[in-house]
Formats: sequence, C-alpha cells, structure tokens
Amino acid sequence: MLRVKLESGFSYVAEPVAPYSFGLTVRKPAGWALFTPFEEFGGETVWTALHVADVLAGVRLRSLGSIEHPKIEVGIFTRRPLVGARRQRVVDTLHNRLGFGSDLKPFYDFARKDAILKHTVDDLYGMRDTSPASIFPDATLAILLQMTTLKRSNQMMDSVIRRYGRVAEFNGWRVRVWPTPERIAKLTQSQLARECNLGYRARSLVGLARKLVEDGGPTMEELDAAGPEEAKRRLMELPGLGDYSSDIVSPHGGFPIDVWSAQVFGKLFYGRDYACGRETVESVKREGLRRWGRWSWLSFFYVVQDLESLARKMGMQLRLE
DNA sequence: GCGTCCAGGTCTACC
DNA sequence: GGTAGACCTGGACGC
Repeated sequence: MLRVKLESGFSYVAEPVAPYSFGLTVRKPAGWALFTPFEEFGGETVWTALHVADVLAGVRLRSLGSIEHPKIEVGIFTRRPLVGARRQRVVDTLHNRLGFGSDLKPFYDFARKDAILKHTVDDLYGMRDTSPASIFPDATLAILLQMTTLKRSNQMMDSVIRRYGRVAEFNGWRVRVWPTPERIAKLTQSQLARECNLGYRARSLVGLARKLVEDGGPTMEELDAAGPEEAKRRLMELPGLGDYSSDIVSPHGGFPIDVWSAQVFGKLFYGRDYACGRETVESVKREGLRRWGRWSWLSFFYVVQDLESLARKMGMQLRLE
C-alpha cells in the first residue's frame, strides 16, 4: 500500500447548472461510486480522490445550496501546489466529470413523454451522470463484470484497488484510489491473475494497461471530441473491450445491455412475464436504442438507479439478484 | 463431500 | 460475415 500525503489544497464555491441534486449525484441509489468505491461520506460532504492525468487529487465536495439553486464548495488537495494551466486543467476536468455544466432539461422534456422514464425523472430529479477523468477505471470495471457474478466482480475490484491503488491522505481522511494503467502495465498476467483471482480477465487488464501506456490514450478528452460512433470504434480496438464494455466506458454513453439488464429492460418493454437469456440481449438492446435514441444512455442510467420505485409503479419484479 | 453447471462478454478459429 | 467454443473462479445445486 502506497500512501500519498496531499497537503497542498485550495477551495472555492461552484454553481452547477440547475437542477443539480448533490445527494443523488455523489451517492447514487444503485450504489455506483463517484470516483472510487472507497470514498467517505459525512452529512452533506464527500471525500473522494482520482487521478487527473499525472496528478493525484483528493477532493472534498460540500453542498451549500439546493437542487434548484445548487452551490457546491469544492476543495482540491494535491502533493505539490497546483498553479497555472495544471490547476485549471484539474478544475475543468473535475467540473466536467461531475456534470456541473450540463443541462438536464432537454432529456427531462423527452423523458416526461415516455411511459417508463416519466417515473424515473420524478423519483431522481436532478441526479447527474458522472465519470472518471480517464478511461481506465471504467474499463477495469467493465472487464471485471464480464462473465461472472456481481459478488465476484466486487471481490475482484476490491482486490485490485487494495493491492495496486494508492491511498490519498488529505483533510484528515484516507481514500483508496483506482490504480493507474502505468502500475498495472508493470505486472505479468499470471501475477495479476494469482494475486487478485482475476482468472482470464488478467490478460485483458494487463493488455489494456500496456496499450494505454504505449499509445498515451485514448483520453476522455479525445473521446469527448471524437463523437459517439468514433469514440466507440476506438474503444472497441482496446484489449478486453467489446460492444458492452465500450458502452460503459464511452463518455458519450451507450446502451450497455448484458444478461442482467436485458431481463430488467425486457420486462419494462414487453411486460412482466418476459423471459430472456443470453440470446435475447441483442433484441432488447435494439428496442432500447429504437425507443430512446440519443437519450439511450441517460435513460439506461435513470432506470437502473430507480429499480425499486419503478418496480412498484410499473407493478413488476425488477430486482433480479 | 464430490462432481457438475453456470454466471452482469470477448476473442478466435473455422466455415 | 457469422458463429460455436473456450475462458478463470467460486457458489449453488443435486446426489
């Protein structure tokens, strides 16, 4: 375990575009982490940490406003003082990944006319999609979700972060951070497989890390600029990332249907008695893309965060553990 | 206890 | 271009 003391810090108050639900965004109902599964919460404050390019940043976020008048105090902690362009890059990246500048209203206008989505946007009003500053954390997550149970996926993720991620110490807290591709690229497949019980996924993970280090990308900024189709094409060129994983990683979002989510969305689209297996994943995905088009990712995101309430309102069982 | 099956995909060889 | 089969591991299940 490598601890890094982040003793240089600054803070300011940001005003995201409303509506912005701080609580639903930093602690999502389905348990999805903001930047790392090891972040800490206390009242209206979260302590988290992430890598922004070569900077390890500890981040404290504190809500000072409301959903309609959001104000968030942002504290950023680093090992050395951040100045000039480096400081601006960290701030801009953080704001971008927290969705401070995005406007939910066009999606809400669309969703309120949809028989399924109208419930979710009422339940989760102001919740933002968030993403890491680089593709490696989500790509690792996607690879570790492949062909196993959720329980084992979580065990593998926990093991990889504990063994190879650094610990950011700042503001009185310790937060474990996702490992960098540089760290994983130095390992052998057999070493990673043995130490973290990854099985065949170790090959994908080491291959991905080495490719990202050798090529220096693609970065989130490059994929943002590339557009949805080009971003997905570039992601699918990377080891271990296929159609499903690329939809998870892309900053444009996709409609990442796997066997589990095909059961959920199949019931929502076709009725409570819909039964599906691996062979129906493609047809459920096509139907979702047909219904929701450019809003497919946000639709997917809102539905999976709202399963309990949605199941009640739609009169069906949606939690399929 | 022990053997078998299969799970929140991807890749490759083969046709 | 499409498709069957292999792939780590561990928990569930039947016997």
